[in-house]
Amino acid sequence: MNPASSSPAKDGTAASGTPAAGAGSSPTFSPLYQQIKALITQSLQSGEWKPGELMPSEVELAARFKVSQGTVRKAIDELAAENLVVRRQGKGTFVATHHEERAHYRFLRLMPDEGVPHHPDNRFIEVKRIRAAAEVARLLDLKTGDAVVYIKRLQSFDGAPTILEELWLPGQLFKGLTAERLVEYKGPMYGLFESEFGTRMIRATEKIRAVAADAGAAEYMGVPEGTPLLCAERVSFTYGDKAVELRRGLYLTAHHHYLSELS
Amino acid sequence: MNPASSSPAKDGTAASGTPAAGAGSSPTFSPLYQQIKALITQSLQSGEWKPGELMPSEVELAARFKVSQGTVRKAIDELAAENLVVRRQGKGTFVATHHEERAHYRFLRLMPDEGVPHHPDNRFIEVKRIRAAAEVARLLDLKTGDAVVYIKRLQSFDGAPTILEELWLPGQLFKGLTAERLVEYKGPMYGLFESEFGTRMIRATEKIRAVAADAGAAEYMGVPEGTPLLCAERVSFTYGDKAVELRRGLYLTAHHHYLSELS
DNA sequence: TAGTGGTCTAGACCACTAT
DNA sequence: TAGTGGTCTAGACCACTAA
Repeated sequence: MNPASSSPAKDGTAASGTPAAGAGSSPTFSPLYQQIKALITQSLQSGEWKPGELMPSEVELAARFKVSQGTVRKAIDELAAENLVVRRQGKGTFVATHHEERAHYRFLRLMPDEGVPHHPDNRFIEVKRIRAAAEVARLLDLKTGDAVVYIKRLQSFDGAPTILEELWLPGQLFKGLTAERLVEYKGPMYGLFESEFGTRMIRATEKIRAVAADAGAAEYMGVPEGTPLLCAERVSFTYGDKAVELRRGLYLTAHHHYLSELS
Repeated sequence: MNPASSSPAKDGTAASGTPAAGAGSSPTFSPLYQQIKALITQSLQSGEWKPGELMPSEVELAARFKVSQGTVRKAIDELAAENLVVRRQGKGTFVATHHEERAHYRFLRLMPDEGVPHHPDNRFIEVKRIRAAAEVARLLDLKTGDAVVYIKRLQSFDGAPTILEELWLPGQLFKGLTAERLVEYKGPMYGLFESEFGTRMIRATEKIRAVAADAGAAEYMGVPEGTPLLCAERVSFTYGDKAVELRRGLYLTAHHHYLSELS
């Protein structure tokens, strides 16, 4: 069956195994709800519905794609499980956004040993455009020498320097990003990236190590050289598993810890 | 509606809000499929179906609980998402077990920087029964002074000491656990715990810090005192979110890293 | 009151596995 | 061929939200 371009079978015949030719997608063979999920994801990616906005109702989407509401529901179920959309009973389904208290801590795993997390003081040490070194290019799926935005910042909690991190972003996607924009902007960086540059982070992987503070880090953090620090190297992805951020954070874990849930 | 003890409404009336009185459970108000999920979980916990075994089919369970197959399916969907059961098309649904290649690395986040993970050499340094200190008792939900099994072991990869860890287990649950049993047993410890002591770990949380190797750790790991090590403090839970293991691991991250997926 | 997501049912067919 | 989980449909009613 071909959602959005022909009628479904009338006898309840399942559609798995038939290609999706709608919306210009290349033929794929997968369950109908997966095809619908892909079509919805395309609309999210293309900005048909913007972060924070209300999406069409399940009934509307079912009519649009010419499938049953149950099929749309299963597609949206998976998108909700992946945090791409948020369902609200009685209201509708909304495109997920980083502009929510709830979302602020999704990518921040460093927690205070006691008390609740709170926003840190933020000091930008350096913001500049450079050419990608081989390693950076490899992780961001760029070519060596491509333009990247480099950011270095120090975050403090209750006046105590705790997070020293460096970021590399594809220059192509973040053309107008300057130190001023970063300083002006209140709220999480991912909110800025989403609103001002149309790039939403939806997933990330981190490799974590214990390292000794070098002279530079030690000075910024206010600790002796050689102090053990937690080093987290993050690669963040947007729609389509496209890498769009490299981040290397050094965490002082004297009064904080990195929380990992294993399940 | 009361699954397993009365007939469902015949007109498709939803059952949410009515108590589950079956199987002696205290009255709860939740969707039918959540009640069914709770009943199935009870059967898993009580050992009606053992790890690795085939569970009754969805049709059978639907008949047993007097609900539709779709309702049982939704309950099992969630159990599968939580890794309590494993679905295999054409075969049936199986109780999850630690005796699977697939499950070995679910709780092992330390990965080699290059290559694929492989089983480490295992050296048990100490196995003894002690009384729980206040901190251990608190985390394991015991009383200070309660009996606990204490295990200290060193794991090496390719001859290089990499993981030095200590475990504390409730003495009540692990009565026959001795150094001999641990050394004899081939395979992951969680397999031993599951098969020999009837305790399955289903979830865990880890707090991670960077610490400096003390004299003892340095000697075991073959590194200078003060070397930065990753410290992971794990609390593992079995059915009903009951804490049943405390583990404190020191990881040498020279050629390994801790992998964390953020989503 | 109307519209939304959430639950539940019943029945059909598909894909896979084992006999 | 029979049995299992996987997909899809259609329709009903519930719980929640907002006008």
